[in-house]
Amino acid sequence: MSLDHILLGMLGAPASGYDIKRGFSEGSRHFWSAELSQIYPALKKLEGRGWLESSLEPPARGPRRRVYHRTAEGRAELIRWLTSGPQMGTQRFAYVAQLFFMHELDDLEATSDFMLELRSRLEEFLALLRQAELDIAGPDGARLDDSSGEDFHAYLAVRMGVRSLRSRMDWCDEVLAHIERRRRPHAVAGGAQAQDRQDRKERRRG
Amino acid sequence: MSLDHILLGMLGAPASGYDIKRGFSEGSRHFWSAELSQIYPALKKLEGRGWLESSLEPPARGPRRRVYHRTAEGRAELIRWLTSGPQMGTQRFAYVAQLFFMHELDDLEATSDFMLELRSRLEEFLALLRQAELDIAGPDGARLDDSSGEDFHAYLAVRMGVRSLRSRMDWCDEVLAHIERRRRPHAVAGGAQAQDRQDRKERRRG
DNA sequence: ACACACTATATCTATTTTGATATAGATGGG
DNA sequence: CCCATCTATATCAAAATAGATATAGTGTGT
Repeated sequence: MSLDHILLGMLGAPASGYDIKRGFSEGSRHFWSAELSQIYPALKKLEGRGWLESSLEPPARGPRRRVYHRTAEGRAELIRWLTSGPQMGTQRFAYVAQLFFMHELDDLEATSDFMLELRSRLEEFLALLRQAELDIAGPDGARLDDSSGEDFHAYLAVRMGVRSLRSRMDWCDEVLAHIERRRRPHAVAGGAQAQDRQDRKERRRG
Repeated sequence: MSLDHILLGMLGAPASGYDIKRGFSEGSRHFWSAELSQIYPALKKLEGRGWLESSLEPPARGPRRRVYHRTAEGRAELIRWLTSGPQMGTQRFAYVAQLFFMHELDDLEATSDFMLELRSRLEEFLALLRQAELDIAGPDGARLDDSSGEDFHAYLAVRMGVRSLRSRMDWCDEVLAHIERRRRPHAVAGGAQAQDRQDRKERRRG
């Protein structure tokens, strides 16, 4: 299971289940997330296997916290996972399935509206990731060269999110252009063909 | 649940559970997939709700087939789903998590090897998708203008896969370049960009 | 004083998904 | 003829995930 190893990774520094959940909401939402109801039992299980140990911290300002830290065996298990080659899991994109079946509506305007809404949702998320990118590497990646190995790798991971979201937004634009073209099949050569060429051209941005 | 609606979508034409599984392996693996052990009970459940009906086909050449077809209510439910706005599910990319935690290895060469392997896995999958793209739209999308609404939407969906995989491969290249840079921080003839960052980073000594 | 939000842990159920296994007819190669 | 492979359906157990709820301390605003 990946979650187990991700928890081991998150516990490079001691943390509670709640801390880890907060970590998912912030820095790593674009590649993984889990609910507290999954995290707490998982931590317990990892402790049972000897990969984690926990202690009840006195409540400084708040309720008592059970803080977990990684054992040497836990770290060894994490490293085993990291060196086991890339884990390619199943991808599920419900909204692509929706588009795939949307010919049933027989209404390209509905499809177009759908893509516009999708695009704006993706844009929202991209803004969050760009902020995370900025926080780690500073403007123009200026702080990157002097960053720790941890920040460096965090930056590389956030870059995946940024690129991925941008490519999905580009895809939305391409789909919208295709729809436009199909809705006006007898448009004059200039507009439609120019648009078509632009679609095929691969765009490269940051 | 999305799988229910995806099955309703797949049953635009009558099909057996096995047919649907084959459909996942081929055309739509990049956005959804499911095992037979999930498909068969799901079909049964949908029949119980009146969204599907089934009949046992006489075995023409092979074992008996239970063929499902969508009812009017099933189609209505599919359309309800299609018009409910884009369903944004949680994304999980275990290999990004692996990269994120890979600073623990403290070995950029290991990270580099990891990215190279990931890249070649992605490339493999991209080849499959490009073939699917070619099958639908022909070379240069020539067949696209005269395609059915069904083929048109299938093309749009496969474009998402192609773009997505390309952007992930570009990301691999970016990561590899960042690693290269970090491993040789004092390189002189590294090109304009490298020189630029080098200047920003430290003053000339002598 | 009271409501509300936030921190924090925990548990329960239900759903979703995976993996393994059983059965059996049909087809093609050696 | 036997064996492997493909087609086809089905079920079981296990694991992963989501969603809801219970409990409680603590700080903030009204």
